Amino acid sequence: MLATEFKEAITAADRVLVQIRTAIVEGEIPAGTKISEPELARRYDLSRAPLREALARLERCHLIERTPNAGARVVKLSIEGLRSLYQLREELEGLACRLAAEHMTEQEIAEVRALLDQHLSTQRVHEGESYYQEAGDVDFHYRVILGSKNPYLINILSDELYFLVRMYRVQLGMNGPRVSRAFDEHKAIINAIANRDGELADLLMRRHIAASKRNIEQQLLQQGTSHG
Amino acid sequence: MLATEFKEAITAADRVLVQIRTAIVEGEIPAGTKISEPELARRYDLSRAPLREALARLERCHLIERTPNAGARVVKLSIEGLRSLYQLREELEGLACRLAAEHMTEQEIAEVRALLDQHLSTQRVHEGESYYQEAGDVDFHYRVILGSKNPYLINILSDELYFLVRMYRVQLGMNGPRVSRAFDEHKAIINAIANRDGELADLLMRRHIAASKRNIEQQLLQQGTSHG
DNA sequence: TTTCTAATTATTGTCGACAATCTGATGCTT
DNA sequence: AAGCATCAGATTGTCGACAATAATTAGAAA
Repeated sequence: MLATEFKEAITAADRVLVQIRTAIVEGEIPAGTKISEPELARRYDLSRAPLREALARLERCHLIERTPNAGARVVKLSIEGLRSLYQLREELEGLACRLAAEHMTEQEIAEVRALLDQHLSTQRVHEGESYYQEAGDVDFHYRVILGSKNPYLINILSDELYFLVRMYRVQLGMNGPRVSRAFDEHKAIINAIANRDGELADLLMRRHIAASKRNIEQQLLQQGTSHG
Repeated sequence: MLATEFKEAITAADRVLVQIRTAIVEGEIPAGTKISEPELARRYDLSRAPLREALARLERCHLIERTPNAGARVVKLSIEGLRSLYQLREELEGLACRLAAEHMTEQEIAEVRALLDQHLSTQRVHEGESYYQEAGDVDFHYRVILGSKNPYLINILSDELYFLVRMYRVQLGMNGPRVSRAFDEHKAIINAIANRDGELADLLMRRHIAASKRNIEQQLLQQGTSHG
């Protein structure tokens, strides 16, 4: 389901899912938009059957909300939604850290460290460009989540919750000093995992996520007050 | 999605979803069975379109596993699966308790207490009958989950994870002294919530779930050794 | 006999059309 | 004029058939 995941047989529903999902996450289809099945079918040049399959999966990631016989709408971003989402994310990624400290192999840890160094150099080159930070952060968290080795946890975080997380981050932006700080926080977390100190990794991850939440929350508040 | 939930428009896909889901949870369709779309369509007397909608939702609750172009199988119960599932359940229901202690109204708490008393008397009448215990337990946990007031948490627990939990419980059984002890544990949890002691409610819930896990684990081990 | 190949069969994925339901506008009643 | 009922339009839900892919079996070669 994720970009890095290998899929044996790619079906039309899979393709259109990725396209629509990206369009929603990146705001190309704005939040709150009414989804019209015939319109999307024309737009992506396929029948309604695979489209509906894709919509079902989008509902699963909370990117759209469907009501029977009435249609679907793209989810709206809100402060309450952000808080509920990040409340859960703190808890689940905290758990992922404790499990990762227990289950990750030395090689997996080394790979994450190499990844961080690579991201750091990439970040230096593309100073201030948020896309790389976004992709790098997602990748780091994804590795730790996989390291938990708990299939249900992996599924919930990376297949269900993370696209919504990305939607908040992409549309409300990583900005300011957080971009550079995140690297240090990532380093500290992987160090704790390498030391098999699950408690510490848990704590650091919760703080890392809480800081990210405050950042987005502030953006939402500013946007809300300036418009309303 | 749950039985107690009110749904404005009931569609054919909804109906067949409930039917198949119940059949899987209760073991009428055995674990590991290959799902044949044409066969199920004949059996439940509808076309494949709403059936596939139902299958997509069953995949979401981890009751079936699909591989593209190859079909779907009913999930197999295993010790590793049970541990992964309950690991997550402990964490999420622990969180639900902390949030419930914060957000549940006095009236909601009173309703849960009334529910427990009602279940106790029902239990006395139907001594040893596991169905009522099953339903009562699910109902109690469901109330606490709702009390968290976190829509994502509610969705994950009650719409995605709980049918699989019920599948383990129904097929591997609540038995022995746990049936009567569970009531006391429920009482203690709701008392902690009533006292707004989220930490304690969290701890008690984790123990309650861990005890339930040990119970099922033992059944799985016995079954595994006797058959293999 | 075993193994690889190839055709057959069955299953899943996709399509276009029809039926049921909801939304919005129009006209009537009070 | 306000509110409600009714009707037209559009949208979702469902159906049966076709196309594409995978599983299976038969057959030939080693």
